[in-house]
Amino acid sequence: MGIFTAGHQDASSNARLGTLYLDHGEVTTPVFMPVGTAGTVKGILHKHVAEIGYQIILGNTYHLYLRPGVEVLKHYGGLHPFSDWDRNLLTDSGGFQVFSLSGLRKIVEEGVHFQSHIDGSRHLFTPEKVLDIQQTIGSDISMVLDVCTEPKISFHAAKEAMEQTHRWAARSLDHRAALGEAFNGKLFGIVQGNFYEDLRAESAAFFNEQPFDGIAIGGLSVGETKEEYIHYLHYTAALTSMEKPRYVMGIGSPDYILEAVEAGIDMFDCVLATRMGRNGGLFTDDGVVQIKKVAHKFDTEPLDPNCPCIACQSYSRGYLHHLFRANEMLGPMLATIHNLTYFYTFMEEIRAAIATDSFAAYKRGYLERFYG
RNA sequence: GGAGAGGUUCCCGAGUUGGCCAAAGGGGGCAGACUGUAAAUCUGCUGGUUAUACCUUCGAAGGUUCGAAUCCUUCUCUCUCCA
Repeated sequence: MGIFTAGHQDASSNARLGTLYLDHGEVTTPVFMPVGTAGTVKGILHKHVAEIGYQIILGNTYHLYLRPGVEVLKHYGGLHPFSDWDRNLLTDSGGFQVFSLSGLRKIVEEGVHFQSHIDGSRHLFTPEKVLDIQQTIGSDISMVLDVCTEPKISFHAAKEAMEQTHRWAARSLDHRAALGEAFNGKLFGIVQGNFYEDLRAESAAFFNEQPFDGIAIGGLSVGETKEEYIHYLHYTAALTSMEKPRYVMGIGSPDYILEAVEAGIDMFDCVLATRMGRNGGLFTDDGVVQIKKVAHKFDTEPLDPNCPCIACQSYSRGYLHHLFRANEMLGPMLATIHNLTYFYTFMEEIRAAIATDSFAAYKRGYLERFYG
């Protein structure tokens, strides 16, 4: 069986349903994947992430390599048993750290020299080594090492980053071939090209031709405007093979997710839900509620009575407000549970809308409710 | 009763060779940000106004001085120690 079967195609947009077949179970798409960078979706038990319904989460090669390190991961038989997560795991390659830790790295043909953000020690990440680490982690979906760039760089610099990404992608495929049966899980390529249509087109064409199991669109949500995001998302998605699962990396807020789904994207991940939760931003259909605001001090109502999560079912807004004011760790924990529940429900609604060919109407209505 | 230390802007707390002090730094409060996680984080504001200036403010009153949170006098309150 292949990795992916496309399901119902929405009549009102490019949105589509689908199923991913991975080593730790099937995943219904479009899917939002919570991020668990360092081997933990921050502030919540993996058991509870599964209880909410999530079938797949992320881990990060760079962070897990530095801590706890491959020896530990090997010792425990990979991240699945180590972190008590028995569903699917997708690991980013460290490509995003090429962007986010740009001050601590140097790109050479062979790979990326990183200086650890923890202790300053130096490490070389090559396309091959990054795959090996992901194998040790036990990834169900490994990502190739790519060069993620910021907006407003020159065409020349963007082209160079893209070409580097392509050369590394080719080496990644070679490495997988060399490993043969020893390679477990799937491998995705990542389209780059910064904010230049020519480059995006060239990169999409390149990855369409390569035997990757899925194609990711990278280099978005790196500080560009929403208009740029929407433009390059749709532009790139339209040029990317529909045969394979398509994944936009680093997305997003509800409006960004709706755009991605509309463009026919099957997968996306984002720290926003968990990070905003930890910072007191709680998602509801009426928009983000800043629970720290004094307005909630005497609010006995639940955050969202329709939400099935424990934060909404057992506590008042006033209690959540108190937890955040008092800096109690239960606050961020409940907020994380809530936001992940919210995003899960949100994705269920999206899939239901696609199933009934009403995605466009759903999107319109949602944006009106959420952003008023 | 005696000896000593000290009262600073919402709180704690710098500042006492007088001007660069509306007064450091925390905290708290307010506002904003957060999008393949260097994030339970970060940024800005936080005496008043007819606002690139002026007014009020550093326990109280008075004094010295061109000028005082800073120096002098008296008063008052708090804390510690000795009786």
